[in-house]
Amino acid sequence: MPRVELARSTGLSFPAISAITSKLMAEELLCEAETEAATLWPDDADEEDADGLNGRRRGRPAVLLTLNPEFGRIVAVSLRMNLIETLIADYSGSALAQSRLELTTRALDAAALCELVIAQIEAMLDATATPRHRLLGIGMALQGIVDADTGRHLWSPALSITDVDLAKPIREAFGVEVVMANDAVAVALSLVAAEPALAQGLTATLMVGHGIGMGIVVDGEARWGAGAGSEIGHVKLGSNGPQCRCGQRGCIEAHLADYALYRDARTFLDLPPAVSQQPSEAQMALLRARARAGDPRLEQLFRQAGHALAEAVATTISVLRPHHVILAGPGLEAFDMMRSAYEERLEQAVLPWLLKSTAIYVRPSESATIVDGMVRRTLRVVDRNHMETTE
Amino acid sequence: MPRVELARSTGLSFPAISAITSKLMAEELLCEAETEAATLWPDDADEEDADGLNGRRRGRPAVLLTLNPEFGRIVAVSLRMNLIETLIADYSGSALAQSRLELTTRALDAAALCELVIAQIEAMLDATATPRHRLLGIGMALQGIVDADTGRHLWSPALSITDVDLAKPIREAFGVEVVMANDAVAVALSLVAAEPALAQGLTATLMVGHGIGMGIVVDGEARWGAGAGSEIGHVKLGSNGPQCRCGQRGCIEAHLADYALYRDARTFLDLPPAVSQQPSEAQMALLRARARAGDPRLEQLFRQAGHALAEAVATTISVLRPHHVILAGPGLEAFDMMRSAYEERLEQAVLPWLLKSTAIYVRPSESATIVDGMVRRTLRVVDRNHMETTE
DNA sequence: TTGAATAATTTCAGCAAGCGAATTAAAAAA
DNA sequence: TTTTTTAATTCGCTTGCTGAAATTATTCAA
Repeated sequence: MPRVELARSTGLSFPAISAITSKLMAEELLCEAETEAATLWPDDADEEDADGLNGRRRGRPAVLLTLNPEFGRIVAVSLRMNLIETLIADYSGSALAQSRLELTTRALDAAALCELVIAQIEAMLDATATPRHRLLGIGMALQGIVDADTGRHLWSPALSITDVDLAKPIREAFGVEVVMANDAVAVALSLVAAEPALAQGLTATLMVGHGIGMGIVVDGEARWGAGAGSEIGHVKLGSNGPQCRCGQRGCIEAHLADYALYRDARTFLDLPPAVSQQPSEAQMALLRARARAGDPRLEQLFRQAGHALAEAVATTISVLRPHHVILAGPGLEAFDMMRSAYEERLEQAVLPWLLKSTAIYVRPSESATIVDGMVRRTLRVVDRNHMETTE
Repeated sequence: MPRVELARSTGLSFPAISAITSKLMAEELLCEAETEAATLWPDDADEEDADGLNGRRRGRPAVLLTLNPEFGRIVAVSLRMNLIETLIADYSGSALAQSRLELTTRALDAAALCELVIAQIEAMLDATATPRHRLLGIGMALQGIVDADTGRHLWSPALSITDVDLAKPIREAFGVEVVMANDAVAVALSLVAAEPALAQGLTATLMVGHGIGMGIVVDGEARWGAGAGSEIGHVKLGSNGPQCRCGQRGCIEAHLADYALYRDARTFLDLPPAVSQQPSEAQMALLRARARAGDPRLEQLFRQAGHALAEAVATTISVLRPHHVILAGPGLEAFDMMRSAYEERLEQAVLPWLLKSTAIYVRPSESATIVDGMVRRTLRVVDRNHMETTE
């Protein structure tokens, strides 16, 4: 954050940093932070604070620079099964307001969906008194397949429509860039940003929840073939496994996603029906509670899920050879019940040399992680566009 | 190759190209090509040649530039099951000489192996009267797992040694850069270089032969997590499938690699035994001939192989979402017998939206493709190093 | 044969980004 | 108050470009 640190991390010289930062400050994109924390020194964290001087040292103190939160705002929308979550953040990425709208998403056609999303975005702008020209970009995280080259939405379990350009009507309504991404990609970006070590090399984030998604981040950036998303959830574990909502059979998702677990549990257990086959968070919590109470059939169900998770991780490691694998998403709440089956299967399913050279992290993440990651992604795209236009 | 074309493809201005090329020509790295073909015009291929002028047009003709073949030489070594193949190429990548050494590779320890490889390289240098200072780099393609970060060889079916740094002794013997890569990566680079369309986006090359390997090329460059290689051959197709030589069970390789097919065929057919379980090319040809002659058990075997191939492609597409998939390697000689089973299974195993957006090519490739690709890879590394040192 | 016409390359002057050295600024320590 | 230490800026210079114009090598047509 201080200029010295920027020079070190970018490898540029002081004069260069000085010139760049002063130009950006003239654009009101950057600003100097308050003098309070400003007197803390950059490399203070790892030294003892016992000098009683509150982290101060000799010499001119560094001036902290921050993104000017007032430079503009970003709206991120997460479109999931029966849920539209919206968040507005300032230019530094801090959330200003958010909303959740529950409805049966599969009942919507493309026009109705876009109308709803536009209304949600407008509500966010109104709630934070954001003038239109302060809106810099909109990010949409979608549960399903997105073609990153064209931005088109190809297929989603949450929607009955396929192969439509959802971004276009929204772009036209607000006149700003609309960034589309798979929701697992958004989660991946959020988690990678939280731990600097994960931003080095290739990090694969497996999101387990309503579906199974994967986001791939290379050196902190989400860039890839046809999108940073991977459809590992629809890799098959056998040619005649359980029915998946994609229409095919034996998908990893059909063994591991919460809708699959709930559906299978209902075949032998008395549980309330799920709305459009999508159990609520409360229903999944109930399922876990019953399993922990000691139902052997449920324990078996979670063991099978553990096997499916291990197969997913094994395939990821074998095909992608990532440096880091993150297991994330609400499905990990039940990881304790999957663990032994997962570990046992993983050993059998990956070459030991590969397993040894991959670090696996478990990070059960909240729902807000999606919109947080989407804000980051959108900010990056907006910044890139801004750079290109001012040059 | 002509300067005009360079300017167009790099986006740099003419003066810039002029300055750079003249500097490189002063270094004797580039040279102007012969006047014969030089008078052909760059964008002539797609216009009719009916003007009877042998492709000439008005205006000053472009001067073709080529890498100066005499600038230096590259040796590429391919280390496979029972075979060490060596090739020496000039700076433009044309092969000058090559050799094949057949021996039981699994009987060698690290020292003996390096000694052999060094002897092979020296033989190549002698055969082409290459002075030591003209040797710019050595590339080694290895069948097995290579850690691209460290260059260490981790595991190979062709060798009994594991986790050794094979590059170091060779680097010390010749004092030049030694580039290690998975052999499938080398094949991928060679095939991608042959078709410009494949150099755009993400191309996954599945090599089917002694083993199953995969090379991943992004925008023409082989860069990745822990190497551009993927161990998709060791993804499991079921928890209790046939024994694989990696020690685990049910690997795709154990259904599809030639050693697996030959081994399984020998359980019901009278075939000569294979040396260290590795059938020769002639033995595999015999197997294919018998199958084509109409043995129903062999037909069934190849149908199973087709299923395994489909699973490999399905997994690749689902996890990687590549723009292009290439099926390559000697195993594809039998693709006609696998085709119907392959196509049928592929439809079931990949989401149709993904399958539709992926182009699949079949390119049965020769053995020399490995060393050719390895020469390219090594040249690229050598050039990068050269750039850094002269700047 | 000779002079357009055409296209590739080079020359030239100028600009912009970045660097090293020296300078100025702000704070703690002596 | 002076010295020390570190942050940030200013200054002059190099480098790598670019655009405009000049130069060169050809073909085409008179």
